[in-house]
Amino acid sequence: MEPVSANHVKALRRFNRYFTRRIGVLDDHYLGQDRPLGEARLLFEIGPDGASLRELRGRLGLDAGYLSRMIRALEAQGLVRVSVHPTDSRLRMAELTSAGLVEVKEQNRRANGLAEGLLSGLDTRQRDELTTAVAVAERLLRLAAITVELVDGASRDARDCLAAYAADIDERFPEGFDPAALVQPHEASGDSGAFLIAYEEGRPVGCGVLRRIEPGVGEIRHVWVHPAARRLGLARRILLGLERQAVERGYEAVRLDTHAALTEAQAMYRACGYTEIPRYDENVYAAHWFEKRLPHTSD
Amino acid sequence: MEPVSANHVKALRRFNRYFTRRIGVLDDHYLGQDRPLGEARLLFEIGPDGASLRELRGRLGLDAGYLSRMIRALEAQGLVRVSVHPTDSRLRMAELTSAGLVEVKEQNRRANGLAEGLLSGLDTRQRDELTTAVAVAERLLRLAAITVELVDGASRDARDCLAAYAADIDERFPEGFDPAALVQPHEASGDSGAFLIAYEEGRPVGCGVLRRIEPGVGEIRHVWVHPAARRLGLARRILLGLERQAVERGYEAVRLDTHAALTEAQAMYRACGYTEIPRYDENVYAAHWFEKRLPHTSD
DNA sequence: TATTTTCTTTGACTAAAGTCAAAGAAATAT
DNA sequence: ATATTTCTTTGACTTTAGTCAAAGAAAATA
Repeated sequence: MEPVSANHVKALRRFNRYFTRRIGVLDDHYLGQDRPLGEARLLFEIGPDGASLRELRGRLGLDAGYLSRMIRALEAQGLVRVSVHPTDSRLRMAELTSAGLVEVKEQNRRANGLAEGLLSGLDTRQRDELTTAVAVAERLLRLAAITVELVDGASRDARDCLAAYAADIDERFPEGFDPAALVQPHEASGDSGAFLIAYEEGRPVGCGVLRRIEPGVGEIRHVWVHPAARRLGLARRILLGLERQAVERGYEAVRLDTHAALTEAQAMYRACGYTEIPRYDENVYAAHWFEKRLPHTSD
Repeated sequence: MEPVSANHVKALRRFNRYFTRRIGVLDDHYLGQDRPLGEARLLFEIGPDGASLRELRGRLGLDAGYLSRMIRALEAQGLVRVSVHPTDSRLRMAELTSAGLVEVKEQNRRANGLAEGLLSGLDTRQRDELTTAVAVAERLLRLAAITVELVDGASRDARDCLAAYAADIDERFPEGFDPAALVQPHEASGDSGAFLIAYEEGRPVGCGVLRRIEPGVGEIRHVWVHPAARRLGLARRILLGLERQAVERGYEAVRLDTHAALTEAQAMYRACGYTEIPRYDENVYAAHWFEKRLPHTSD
């Protein structure tokens, strides 16, 4: 990893200072209006679709007790309704009442007004320029914040990721997808396998599995990225991470197969140095097979 | 002014939410460390050069009483030294002691570490991309936040601007500049003249003057932008604002002259539709003379 | 099935942040 | 020179924000 240049640091900090002290503060002020900022944020975060207390706690970084009391206060004001989660009765779900919804809509109206006021000082071309610049910045900041970690293939997060992966491709494959075709946890750990998860702010947003298929040859499977984290270049990062794991485990090559429907994936594999090879497995979902020779371990 | 597109608003709000909730919060946390955030911010804002309480109050948006007490607390901790302003003894100046400086340096170290940590998740090319994007965003956000206002030519801000202008060009003209050559307040107001000031966050960062030189002809003078607000495109905005004032006052043309040293200014005038004309005044500092014909008032 | 872990609530606090008004000293404006 | 405005301090409060530990109920894991 290249050392970070002082100029890059300076530019980012400068922007950070400017943005948080000016826009951020203004925004908070508008969001809050007649209400403590904490409550206003909480209402906003519950949003029209509701959310579990667990999620709210995570997203806003609040103490459990503090959150519990704030929710109670909002409930007493008739803005929020709390119910037990349908499938996990430890969890409680918070939803906005109609009065709560009205208030959140008003928050949104004000915040939009703020953004409009800001943009109205620019001409159309400058507005486009600004929109593009913030989109680029957001994409890169998100990507920078996502970490790819090696986890136990049997862990909760790993299982959740595979379940999400299976559900996702079950929708995308015309013939559906049978979860029995997933790799087993024991294959994805230890000396011969690996399970990588990409985390964004504590939540898994992607995964990938390495397993052994024959001596000296690994197989990469189930590379998946959560819809909310697509188009950031994350799949490529996971793929590179799995290759590194394969090198560490002494593999000379990795293979993978892919479904005919996943054309973007195929393009990525080629761009990452994979070459198409003949069928090497019996996977009924596969239409293309790839291989990449790996460098030897340096250590 | 064109209406603001919903997509632009959405993009800006989305970024705002992401940035303030993620980076902003992190930054505060790092800045604070063992110290209440308010105090930490105050120390940071005083900075190595010191600042008057008045300025700090404005920049941080604090209540006067609250600030006074916080400053006293920092003084008691040996981090800040307070003295009376040399020329205006209503004002008090806060400066960091050496212990305060050490603490601010430590804050900076931590904040740099945060930015470095962020950037280290990107490759060099992505870092460049991010740096460019945030620079563009900052420039446009600043520009959007600057308002150009018509003020009384005799007001405090107007006089301060002209003084700053005079000091600035006195440095830039090889022969210096005599403030007696400035327009008089009464020329820059009422039916025949105008004084525009560009304000950024309440502080004047630029100005421009319109006065009458003969029937139907106005003259634009003293278009100036504070060094900290240059390269934003502000001079052009002031110039356009003055032309609008001239149209409102029924002028058919505006003229202006410029010093040989100010080549960028000449380029801007040409780009804004001015054409060079023969000498029309006795201004000893002028080397080029320009004119622009104005459209008639529509109302 | 027994044990852990997860999630929420409650009690008992503390610290930080902020508000408002009165008053005095200096500078500016008229 | 008088009136007005600006700047800061002080007193007297209120709200918000946050912390920590204990405990009970469900779910997940071994």
